[in-house]
Amino acid sequence: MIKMQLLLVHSLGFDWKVTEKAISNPESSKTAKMEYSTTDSSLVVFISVEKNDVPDISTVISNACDEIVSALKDIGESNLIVYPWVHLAKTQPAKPDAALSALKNIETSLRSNHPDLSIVRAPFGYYKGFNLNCKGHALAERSKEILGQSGAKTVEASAEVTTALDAEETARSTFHVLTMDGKMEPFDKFNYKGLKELELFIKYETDKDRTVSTPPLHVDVMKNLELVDYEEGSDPGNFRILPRGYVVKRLIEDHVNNMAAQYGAMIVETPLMYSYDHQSLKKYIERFPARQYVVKSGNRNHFLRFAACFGQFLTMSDAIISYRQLPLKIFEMAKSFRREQRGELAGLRRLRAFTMPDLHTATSDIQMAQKEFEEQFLLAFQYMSDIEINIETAFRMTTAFYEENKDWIVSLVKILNKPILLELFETRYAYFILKFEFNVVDTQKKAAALSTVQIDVENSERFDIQYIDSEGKEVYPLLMHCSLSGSTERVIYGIIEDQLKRSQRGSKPQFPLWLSPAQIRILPVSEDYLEFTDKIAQKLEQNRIRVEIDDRDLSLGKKIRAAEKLWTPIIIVAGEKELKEGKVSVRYRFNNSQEFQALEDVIEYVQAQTKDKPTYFRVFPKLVSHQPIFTRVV
RNA sequence: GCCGCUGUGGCUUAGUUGGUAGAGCGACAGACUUGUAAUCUGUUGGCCGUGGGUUCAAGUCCCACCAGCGGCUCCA
Repeated sequence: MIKMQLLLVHSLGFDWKVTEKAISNPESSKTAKMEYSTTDSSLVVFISVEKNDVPDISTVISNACDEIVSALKDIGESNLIVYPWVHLAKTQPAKPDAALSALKNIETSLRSNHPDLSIVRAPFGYYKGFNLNCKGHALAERSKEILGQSGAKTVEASAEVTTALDAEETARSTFHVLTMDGKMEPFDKFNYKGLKELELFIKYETDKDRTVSTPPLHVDVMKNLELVDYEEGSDPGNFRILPRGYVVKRLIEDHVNNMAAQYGAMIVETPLMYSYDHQSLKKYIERFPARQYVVKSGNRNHFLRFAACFGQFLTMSDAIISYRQLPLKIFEMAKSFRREQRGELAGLRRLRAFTMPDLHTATSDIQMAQKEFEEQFLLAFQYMSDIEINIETAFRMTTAFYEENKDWIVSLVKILNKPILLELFETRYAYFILKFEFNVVDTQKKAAALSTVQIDVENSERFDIQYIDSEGKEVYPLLMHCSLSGSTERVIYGIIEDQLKRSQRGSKPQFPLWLSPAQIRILPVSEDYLEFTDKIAQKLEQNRIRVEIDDRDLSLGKKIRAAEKLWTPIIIVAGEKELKEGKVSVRYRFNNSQEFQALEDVIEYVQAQTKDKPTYFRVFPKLVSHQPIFTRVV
């Protein structure tokens, strides 16, 4: 359990001078002090950051700061010199950028919490000569090892982390385009004519340069439509969902729930937090770099789940499963948490708290797994069509798997009716041998994965999940991970971005009718027709249509404008003419048309468009004058 | 996490070399009673992201922090 090493020396005067670069990419010489000299007495702290510190770096840093501050206090010193000294490392040192970042963090953390200290940091990545003059009193020299939280991670475990990461780093992938007729071509030789989106997707996947000129457009939209907003009172990447957004989110999730239930999945709910000390979890979580929120319960540490795998695998592990019950499917709408790096967060594309529909399937063998893979693939494809998103597909698998199952893969591509990105890797670096993703390409030409299905060959053993086969023997099943729709938040992002792309081509952006917060907004021509519009609303509501009435004392033009700004799919205008003739004036967004028709025709249209889709309540006031303004405009 | 950019009423924003914070939209009040993307008049509303500092004086200069965006890295 060896961690960050500190050597603290109380010195009368200290100086250093850089001699030459020690690594290829040292700290910039513009900002660093290449030379330094003082005659004042100072506490010199030599530090080495070890690879084992990295998964738990924030705790290590804070503990190191506490050590340093307490040492300063003991000797009554306020001058501090932070000096990187890799030779102290007892295990493998951290990578240079991680180590530099840790040192900078120690420096800034001390600076902000202890403004009375005078702090100097020696530059990182250079050979330096230095002069030290130890004061020689009882507390003048000491060394410390800094531990992370609760000692949860052992050296052996960290070694495992290292192995997994290294495997990933060295794994070689090749990228190809696979067409409907089974032709495979290197991605950079393929002719993308008529396949702009696929080209953009593959470019995003394979290109290093991802420079963007425009900001993410969906952020403005999500606010203007009053769906979702940032929450400054929380951690970054934790959003607030507003009532109109709740309707959308709820419907997106209900639809996945229904799909999973009809597919024959058992629906469960499992805990949000798990102990670091549980054997199976320990093995699983240590495969990955620390990106967890940590929750203290008494003196035990828990992490917030980053997927539903834990709860569902533990549930399967405790169950008595017969081969007769396979394939065994368990589904959960799983609120999940990933403490992504600060700079990786981007609107609704990448969050720290999100909702992931997570389906796990235990299968007896690869044939059964492939059969379920295909079914889940079809369901996910259906879902993408239901949210009216254009998707680009990636299949990723080992070369061996592709060789054996080429025809089957091509048959799936035929269903999509367009070419896909095929990634092949010689050696399996992750837990899966096969996966596909449906990706959306946004207005910034960035791609994000929505649906995915993966065949997992590692975790049944790790979680000790077994079924009894026909001969009474205990067998590890093949597990499958599936997210039918992708995270709810990302679905909202995908819909908005995809619609914005369409609007850039000249059509009006809109939500699928079944997902629109208000499907119809009724505009009385003047106050005199409020009673009339209320009757219309009642009739629509009897048919489970979400409707609101703009009863504000505004000009009709202004009310139209307000309704259009909210992407309202259907606007009904009602006044003298309508009252007399018993019909309504209807403005359809999808084709920009105006009709004068019977209310029944409108109802029929909505019902036809939303057939087989879930419905939900309007969870905001019917009268626009009763709706507080959160973030919408006009 | 690192680097860079940004941060002025609910929203969009003006603010010169440091010298008393302006506007439009919205909201509120009144007038008007409106026929398919912004009716008129008036009123309200600002710890200029937060905390330090420099200065006689800070929205403006300096430092730190917070938040958002972009890049790197990452994406179980």
